[in-house]
Amino acid sequence: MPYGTFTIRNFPRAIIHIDGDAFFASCEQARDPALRGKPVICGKERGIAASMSYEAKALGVTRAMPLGEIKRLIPNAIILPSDYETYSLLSQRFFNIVRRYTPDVEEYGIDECFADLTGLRRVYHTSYLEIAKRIKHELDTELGFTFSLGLAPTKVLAKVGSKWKKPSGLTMIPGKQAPEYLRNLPTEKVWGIGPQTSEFLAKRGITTALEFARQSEDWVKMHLSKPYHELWQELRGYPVYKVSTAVKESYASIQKVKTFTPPSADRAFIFSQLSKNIENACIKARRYKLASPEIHFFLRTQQFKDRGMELKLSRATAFPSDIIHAIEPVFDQIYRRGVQYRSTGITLTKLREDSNEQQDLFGAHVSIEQMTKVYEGVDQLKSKYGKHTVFLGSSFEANTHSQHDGDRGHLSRRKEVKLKGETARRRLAVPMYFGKLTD
DNA sequence: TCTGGGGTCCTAGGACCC
DNA sequence: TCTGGGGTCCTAGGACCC
Repeated sequence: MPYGTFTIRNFPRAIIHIDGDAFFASCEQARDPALRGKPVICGKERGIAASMSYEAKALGVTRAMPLGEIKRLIPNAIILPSDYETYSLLSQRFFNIVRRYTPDVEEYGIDECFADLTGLRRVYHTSYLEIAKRIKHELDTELGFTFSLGLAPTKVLAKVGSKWKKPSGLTMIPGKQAPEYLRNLPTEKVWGIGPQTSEFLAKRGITTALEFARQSEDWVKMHLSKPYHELWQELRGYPVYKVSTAVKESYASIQKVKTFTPPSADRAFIFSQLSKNIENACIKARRYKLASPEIHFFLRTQQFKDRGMELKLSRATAFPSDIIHAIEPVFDQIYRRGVQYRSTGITLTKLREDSNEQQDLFGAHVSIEQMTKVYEGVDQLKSKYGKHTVFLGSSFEANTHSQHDGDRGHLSRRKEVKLKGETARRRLAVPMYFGKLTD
């Protein structure tokens, strides 16, 4: 036994983790054959490399490298804004190919997934490794770019495997051979161990995943919290984390943050940015039939200093006007004249099902129904003509000053219809709230 | 890691109750 | 009135993920 007295209680599982190689850049190359074999970089909207093709990596481009530097380094580099709609589509094709083999697929981010192959050896009359090879082959050939796979008894080890050889790797890590793969793996490379925990471990002389896996269970339980005990078990080949097929159908919180370039000190502009974020957050909340009784908004300065406020609303809402009305009177407690801001953000928290049952006294009931009708209409228009069709007057600047934010195609077709929310808004009881400053 | 955007889970500590 | 034990719920903040 590699770890001493440890024994496997469950029958061994076969988990694969699959990772798209340079996913964004690969999607661009798959879509446009003219880009194949060339240094392609995505992230134009951010000013840094978010994803780069292996051709670009070979020429020295690293993650988060500023685009100016890249242009100097590689004059013929192809720099593109990230196009999430296209990537999401290819992402779904990716997951569906894996689902040909098992329904037990967990979508984990846009470019990776887990799948539980346990038991399929008999079904397909072949080894797990062979099944993994077939999946990889279908992905590579049908999507037109490569994937890296890890096959192991646990999710954490499968993650180690998929990272082991990139691009286009397939690494099987049987439980017994895990120590070989963990021996030289720094703790912070393990899924779930971040810089804080890694530093904590290093102070105690633990720098590799194998050293961590070889600590006693008592030691782990005494010094670390539950997630790390689970991780420790997974590294030793004992499965704790299940492959979860549950599709996201609800949210505990929804956040919208948007950076604008260049930064601005203009109060009206900043407020409109915040307003636009609020609208987008509410659109998402309404799509999931959720309402928020409490919000947090913040302004981020050029120095990355956040100042914000939490507001409890008198009732849960998914109407931007409610939230904007709550923020308006306190906005100047957060906004400072002359300060350069780079982004604004809103978080809707404590989201719950929008039941429409809890209502204020004094006739707010009627208003809510009216607002619900107004926004049903708004949502229909948006789905018919696009997200940017209808927006509040308070978001007007943010919509017209649309910056080079990588929106491709939407802007030219946009029909600018401003929502005349005033009459409906007046009849709506202004929500009461009380707030708390945050830093 | 000179910094985008969007999430989740866990824990400690306080409030409140019996 | 005071003290103590014990349970539940909520919240803030930390840490981590893609």
